[in-house]
Amino acid sequence: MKDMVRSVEKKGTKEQIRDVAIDLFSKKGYDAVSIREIARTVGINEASIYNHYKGKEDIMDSIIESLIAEFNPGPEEAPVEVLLEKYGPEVYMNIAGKAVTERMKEPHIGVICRLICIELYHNEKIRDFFKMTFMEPSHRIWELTFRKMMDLGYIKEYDERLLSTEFFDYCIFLFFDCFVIRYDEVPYEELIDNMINSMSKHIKFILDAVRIEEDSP
Amino acid sequence: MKDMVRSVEKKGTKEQIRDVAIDLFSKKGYDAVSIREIARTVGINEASIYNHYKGKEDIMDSIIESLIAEFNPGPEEAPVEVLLEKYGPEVYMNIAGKAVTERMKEPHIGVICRLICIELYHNEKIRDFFKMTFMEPSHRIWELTFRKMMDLGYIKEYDERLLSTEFFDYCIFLFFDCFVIRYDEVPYEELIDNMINSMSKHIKFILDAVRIEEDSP
DNA sequence: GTCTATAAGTGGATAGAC
DNA sequence: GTCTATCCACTTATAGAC
Repeated sequence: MKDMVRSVEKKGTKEQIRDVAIDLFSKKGYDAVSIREIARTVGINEASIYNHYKGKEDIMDSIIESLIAEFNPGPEEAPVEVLLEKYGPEVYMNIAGKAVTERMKEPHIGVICRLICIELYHNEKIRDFFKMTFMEPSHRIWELTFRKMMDLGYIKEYDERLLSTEFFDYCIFLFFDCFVIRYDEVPYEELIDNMINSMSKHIKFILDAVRIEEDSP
Repeated sequence: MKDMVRSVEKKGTKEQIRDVAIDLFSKKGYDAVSIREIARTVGINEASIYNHYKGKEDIMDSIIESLIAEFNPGPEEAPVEVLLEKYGPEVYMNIAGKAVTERMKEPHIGVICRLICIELYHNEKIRDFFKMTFMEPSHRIWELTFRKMMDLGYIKEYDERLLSTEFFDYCIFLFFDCFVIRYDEVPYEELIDNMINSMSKHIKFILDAVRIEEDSP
């Protein structure tokens, strides 16, 4: 009970260390941040870090764990067909896209996305997370969604894997474009708004490409 | 003349240092490589590095300079319309795509591409190079090309900037996918072959989307 | 140009007092 | 749990002999 109270009224030291580490890692990269800098930013002695974590790598591992928990899709089964029939393909895809991008507007999620992007190349655990927990399931969901669109007669017959690739992989480009290429160009919120905008155009392009022309037969 | 002979029969120490640095940086990232490691790999004393470069950052700057020279498009004006009329849009785009990807098969170019990808986020000069010398001109070229395709009646009327974005930005995804996400998954040559394959499918998808149906009017 | 030697600093990590 | 003090490996970089 004492623990519960403390965790509400004041973040525990362990969580503070983790959050500061996320922030610093996302700004300068894992290699460029020292245990000393983390401790100084939290406001504790560097030796105290070792009461909570085995070392620097252990902090990163803990971040990755919290990251998996954060991005794990809830047990909610999305009623794809119901929403598809209610809104039609274009509105549906925009809603689905915004469900993800709007979350990125939370600064807390933003720094995590940045961290994923910049550590992707030299942290195998993050790479595995990105591939297995993010890209793979997303592709599966979009394959099912495009399959459904075909079954409902909204779009022409195609290989659903091709459509999923064409649609979603471009979204991954937007993700990199935002968090790697343009990250420091403009204020963060503007960056995400640009991303949402680009995604809308992309959705329109894809659907125009595969829509069944209703005036031809 | 003595210099010329030496540069042919044996690479100078300065060039050796730069090449070893490219290799190590591309494997472990700039931060994780020390002057000592570079010197050891070249086979000279670490102090000798300072006879050729002011320091570690100077080596990186020299790499970026050679990189700009390497990727700078030659003065050759590509006769877009001639080739377009000769081969048609699909073959033309595949040839243009392969002109780039085949170069990446040279290991020398491969490590440079890897280096660009992994230092993009925390080296401003590389980021500027990527944006100004690579992405920007490529978009311009593809805008002109798609404009030409419309003028020649190959594809429907669209905004050429939209087409360039849809086509080329997806290629940038393939670039990141190759050099960041999957880099260590399979042998390098296989990686590039996958990339060429994916690009072919993408070209076909884009052209199917915008092609003028010749049987309708 | 290359080496030895060394400076001057930063890194992660631990022992032990409070 | 937090602190002081300390260890030691490793970093960039320079001075000066050959």
